[in-house]
Amino acid sequence: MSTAEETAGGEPQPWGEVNPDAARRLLVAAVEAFAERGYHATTTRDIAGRAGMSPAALYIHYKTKEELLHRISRIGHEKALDVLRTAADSEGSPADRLAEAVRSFVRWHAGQHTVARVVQYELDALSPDARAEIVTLRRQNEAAVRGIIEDGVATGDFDVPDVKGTTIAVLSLCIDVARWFNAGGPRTPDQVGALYADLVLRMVGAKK
Amino acid sequence: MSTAEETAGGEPQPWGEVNPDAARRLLVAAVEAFAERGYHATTTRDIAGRAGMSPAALYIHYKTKEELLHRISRIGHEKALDVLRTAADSEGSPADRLAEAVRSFVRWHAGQHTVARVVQYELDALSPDARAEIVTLRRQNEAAVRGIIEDGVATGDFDVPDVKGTTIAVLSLCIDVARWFNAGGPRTPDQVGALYADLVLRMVGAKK
DNA sequence: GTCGAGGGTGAGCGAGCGCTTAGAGTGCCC
DNA sequence: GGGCACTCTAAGCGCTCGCTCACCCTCGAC
Repeated sequence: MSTAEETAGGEPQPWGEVNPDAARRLLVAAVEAFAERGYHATTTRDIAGRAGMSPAALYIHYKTKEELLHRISRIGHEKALDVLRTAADSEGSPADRLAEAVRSFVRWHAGQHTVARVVQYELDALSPDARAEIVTLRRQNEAAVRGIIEDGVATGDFDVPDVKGTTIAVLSLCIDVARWFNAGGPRTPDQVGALYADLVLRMVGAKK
Repeated sequence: MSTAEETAGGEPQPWGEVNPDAARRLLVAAVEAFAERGYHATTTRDIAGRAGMSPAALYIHYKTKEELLHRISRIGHEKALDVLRTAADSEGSPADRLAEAVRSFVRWHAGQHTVARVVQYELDALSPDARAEIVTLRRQNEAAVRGIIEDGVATGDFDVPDVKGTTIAVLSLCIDVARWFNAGGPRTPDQVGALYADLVLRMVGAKK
């Protein structure tokens, strides 16, 4: 996601890489609808309606309803992976890097929970080919987290009996934020990120 | 869930409380189908077919497709809650009780991951009334876990700065097992339960 | 002013959906 | 043996779905 994306900083202006304007409006509408009702319960008429267009207009920009989901899934996964990698590749101790990775990954899943919900829970509405592509991106998430944990174990900063299992648990914990997080609730994405970073450091037995 | 349920011990014989036989077969078929494809992508013809019956037979035992989901949801939630409460109300230190609660709750979500998936991810296919009923059961899950953590904090066995947030995280971690657990994978439900019990004790800073 | 290209619409197609209905088979009570 | 309740089926109704098609705007090039 290093491509041009927003003119002025911040997350509230995503999908900048989708052109033309009508295609982006349709995609944003689809994200909302899929997150609210699920892929299968969403109609193409609903998506077009939210974008202020007729049902037929959707098919000028996308071949099928599934192509919309595929596009959302790929872009969403790439963004999440980018967030994770930036933290994983930063300077600092394994504990710093793990805390930052969890903090930013959770912040993304909370702040962009509509996108995240679609990305995480509608995976098997995709065709086998498209799913395979997404699964590859997902494995890179896992590799990034496992890398940090292995580093910490190697330096003696972490105490982790089961690296693979703990990696799965950490990622699972972060991802599930998208399911329960409520934008109107008492916690901000930042606060959840901070709490989770602390919890994960405990999970890996990080030395103070 | 203290009603008669299995004649000989064990989990592989659930749904014993559903009668008559044809109604149970339909319900089991619905669980499989919903878990595989999701509620909205499952057709009543598919459910009836899996149960070896004609499409119309479904409507002799259930008023609507949604009633099937509602029944599955309620029974599933009640079972999970039962599992959790048994551990929460047992004898022993807060650490013992928390470990046992997580172990058995995770074991259930892994072993019964088809049911758990339906129960956890198809909630908002239900009508508002039915959803409200299920949400009540869910809050009792949270209360049970929070109770143990509060006990541990009170006795000084746990070190938890944010009890409510940590409760959410622990439950979220356990529930998400249903999403990623794969029966053909390398880990058994017991092994995942043991790993997660250890991780959760670390999260609450349990004294050794 | 004409024209072509591309973004848009209204109407509607074939298909599959949830669900209903009329009626057939089966077992039980008297 | 007749009547009844229960279970199940074949056929199909009405509807909405994803998607298509014939046509219409708008706008820049010349």
